[in-house]
Amino acid sequence: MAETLTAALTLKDIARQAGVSLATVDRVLHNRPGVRPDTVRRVREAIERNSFQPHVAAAELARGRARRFAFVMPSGPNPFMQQIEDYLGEMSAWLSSRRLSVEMVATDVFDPSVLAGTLEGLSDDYDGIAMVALDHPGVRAAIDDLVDAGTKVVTLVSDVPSSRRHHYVGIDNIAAGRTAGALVGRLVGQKPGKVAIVAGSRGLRDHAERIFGFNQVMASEFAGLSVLPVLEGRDEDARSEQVLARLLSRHADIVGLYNVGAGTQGVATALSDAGRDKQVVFVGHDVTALTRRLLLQGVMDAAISQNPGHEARAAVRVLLALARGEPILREQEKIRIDIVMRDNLP
Amino acid sequence: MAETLTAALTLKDIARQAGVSLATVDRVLHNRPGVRPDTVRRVREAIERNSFQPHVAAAELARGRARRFAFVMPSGPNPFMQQIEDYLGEMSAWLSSRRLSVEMVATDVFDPSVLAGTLEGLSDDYDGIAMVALDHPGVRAAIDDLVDAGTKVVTLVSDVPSSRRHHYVGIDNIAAGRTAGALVGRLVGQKPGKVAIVAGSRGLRDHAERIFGFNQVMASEFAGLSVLPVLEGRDEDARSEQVLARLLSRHADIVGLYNVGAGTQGVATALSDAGRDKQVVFVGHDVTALTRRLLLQGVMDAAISQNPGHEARAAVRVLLALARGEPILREQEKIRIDIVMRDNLP
DNA sequence: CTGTTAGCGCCTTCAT
DNA sequence: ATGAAGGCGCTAACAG
Repeated sequence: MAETLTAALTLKDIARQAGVSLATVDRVLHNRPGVRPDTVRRVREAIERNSFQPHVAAAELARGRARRFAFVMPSGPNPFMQQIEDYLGEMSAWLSSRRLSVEMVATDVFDPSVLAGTLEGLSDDYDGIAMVALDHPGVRAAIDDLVDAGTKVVTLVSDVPSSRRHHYVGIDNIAAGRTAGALVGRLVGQKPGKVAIVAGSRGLRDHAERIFGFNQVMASEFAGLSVLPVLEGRDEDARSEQVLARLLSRHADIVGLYNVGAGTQGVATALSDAGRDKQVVFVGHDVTALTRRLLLQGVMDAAISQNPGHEARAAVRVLLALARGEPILREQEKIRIDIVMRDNLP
Repeated sequence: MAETLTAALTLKDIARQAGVSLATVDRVLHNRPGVRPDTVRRVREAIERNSFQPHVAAAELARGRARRFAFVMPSGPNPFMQQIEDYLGEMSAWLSSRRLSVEMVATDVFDPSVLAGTLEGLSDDYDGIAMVALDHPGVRAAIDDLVDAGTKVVTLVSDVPSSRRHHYVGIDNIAAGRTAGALVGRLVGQKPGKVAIVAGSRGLRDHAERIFGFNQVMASEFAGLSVLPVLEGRDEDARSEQVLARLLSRHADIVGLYNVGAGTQGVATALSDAGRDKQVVFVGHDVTALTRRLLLQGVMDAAISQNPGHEARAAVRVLLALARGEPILREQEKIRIDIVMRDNLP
C-alpha cells in the first residue's frame, strides 16, 4: 500500500499548469470573486488533478493575523470549570507560538440577563467566543447577535441548541443520564428498593436532560427500583447534604443514588453520616480531586465524566478552524461520555 | 483576569534587545554551538524577559523539510488495527497540508524474527516509525538499532518497555484487566459462581498483563467468584468458540466471562448456542461493529476500549513532535481506558 | 478579470 | 564567534 511520494507541489506549479498567475489560483482556492467561470474550472482541474493541498504553515505566516478568543465561564468556584481553565492555561505556549490569545471572562452564567449583557459587551473584541451557556431566549438572542456580527461562537459543556451557535463542545446529556441509570441499576443488582436523585436545579438544561435519561432507563429496565422525587441542592454542599440527609432518614430502603451536578461533598457526607456509604450505589459526575478520593474509598461507585482537557483543547481548535474557514474534524472534537471507576481513573 | 496582549514579538526584536543579530538568536534558540557563553546568557535573558515564543508557522515554512513516517502493523485481518488504519487515512489532508507522509507497512508482528527483519529494512527511509510490537529480545534489539540511527520510534497498542523506544501510545494493560475484573465482579453481583477467561495467547504481553490485572482484582475483591484456567483461542473465532463451548458444557455455574483479545464472534456464538448469553456477564475489549451489536443486544455487558482514532492521531503527533524536537503534550497524548456500555457507545 | 510584487518570521548557507 | 542576505509558499495590496 505504498503511497506515491510526489515532491510536494506549490501554488506556483498549479498556476503554471493552469496557465494563470499565482493570484488567480489563490482567488479560486478561497472562492473569491473576480475570476471568469472558465478560468475557475481550469484552475480547479489542475488542483484536483494533483490533489494539491496548500501548505498551512505558509498560509498562516502570510496571513499573519493574530486571533483573539474569549472563554465565558461561570464565576463561582466550580472544580470542573476550574479544570477547564487550568488546561487552557497549560496551552499558553501552544497558543502564543501561533499568535493566538484566549482570555477568560467570568460572569454569572445562571442569570440570563447578566449573561446576555456580558455577551453583548464582547461583540467586536474577539474573533471567537466559547461559552458555558444557559438555554434561555435572552441568551439565544445574544448568541445570534454575535453570530450575525461575524463572531464565531462555540457553546461549551452546556448547549443552546435553538441558537445559531456554530458548534457545541460537550456531551449528550441525555445519554449521560442513561449511562448513569444503567450503572446504578446494574450495580445494585437484583436487590429491590428506592433510588434518590440529587440535582443542582431542574431549570438547568444539562441537569434536566440527565435526569430525563436516567428516568428513561430506570422505568424501562429496572422495574424493581422506584425513583424518588428529585432533590434540588443548587450545586451547593450544605444544601445538598441537608436535603439528602432528610431523605435518607425517611427511607430506609434506598439502594441507589444519582448525583447529577456538583455539591458532591455534601452528598457524600450525608451518606457517610447515615452510615450507608457502602450500601448505597452512588454514581455522580466528573473526576475531581474529591470524586477521585471517593472512588478510591469505595464511597462512589462510578463517575460519568467528560474530559475537561479535551474540552478545552477542542473548543480552541474548533474556534480556530471556524475563524480560518477550515473544516472541523468532527471525530477528533467529539466529546465522549467516560465511565470512570476506581481501576480506570485517569 | 485580563491577559496582557503585547503585540507579538519576533526574533528581530529579541536580537535588537540583546544587541546581536538574528542568526545568533537562532543559534541560542536551538542550542547550537558557536556562541560565547556570555552572549548566550544575554540572549536567553531577552527571551525570558519577553517570554518570547517563536512563530511555529514561520519555522515550519523556513525549515521546509518533508517528513516521512511509517506505521508497522499486523498483516492479518484485525478489525481494531483496521480502524487505526482507517483513521490514519482520514488524516491524509491534514498530513499533506503539512508536508508529512505516512506509509503503512504490513508484517507478521507475532513472529519476532520477521518483525525484526522488517524493522531493519526501514532504517534510513523514515524520520519516524510507529509499530505494533512484540516484546521479544530480537525486536528490542531492532528497535534500539533504529533509535541509534536517529529514527524516532513509537510503540503502538503493544509496548516493548525494555527497549529505548521514545514513546508508547496505548493503554496500561494491567489497569485495563483490573477494570475488566471489577466490572465482571460488580455486574455479577452477589451470585457466587465461576468465571471464564478466553485469551489469544498468554505469550502476548498485553494479554498476559490484562489477565494479571483481572486476576488481581478477582482474588482480592470477589471471593465468591472462582476463576477458571485461561483458555487460549489464538484470537480466532473458530478456536475460541470451540474451547469455550467445551468449558461451558462442563461448568453449569459460570456467571462471568472475560474475553481478553479478539475472536469475539466465536465467544459470542458459544455463549448463545449454550443458551446462556443473557445469564453470563460478558466483558471484552474494543468497540467494533461486532461488539457494538453485541452490546446493543445485551449479549456483551461492557467493552474495555482504547480510542483508535485518538491512538492514530496521537502516534502521528508524537512522531512529529519528536522529529521537530518539540515537547510532547503528555496529557493530550495519553490514551485512556474507556469503559463502553450500551448507553455510552461512541 | 488577471498579473506583479512585497512581505510574513524564521532558518540556513556563506562571509567576515 | 558573529552577521548579512536569500529564500520557504502563500496572501494581499496595487496595477493593469
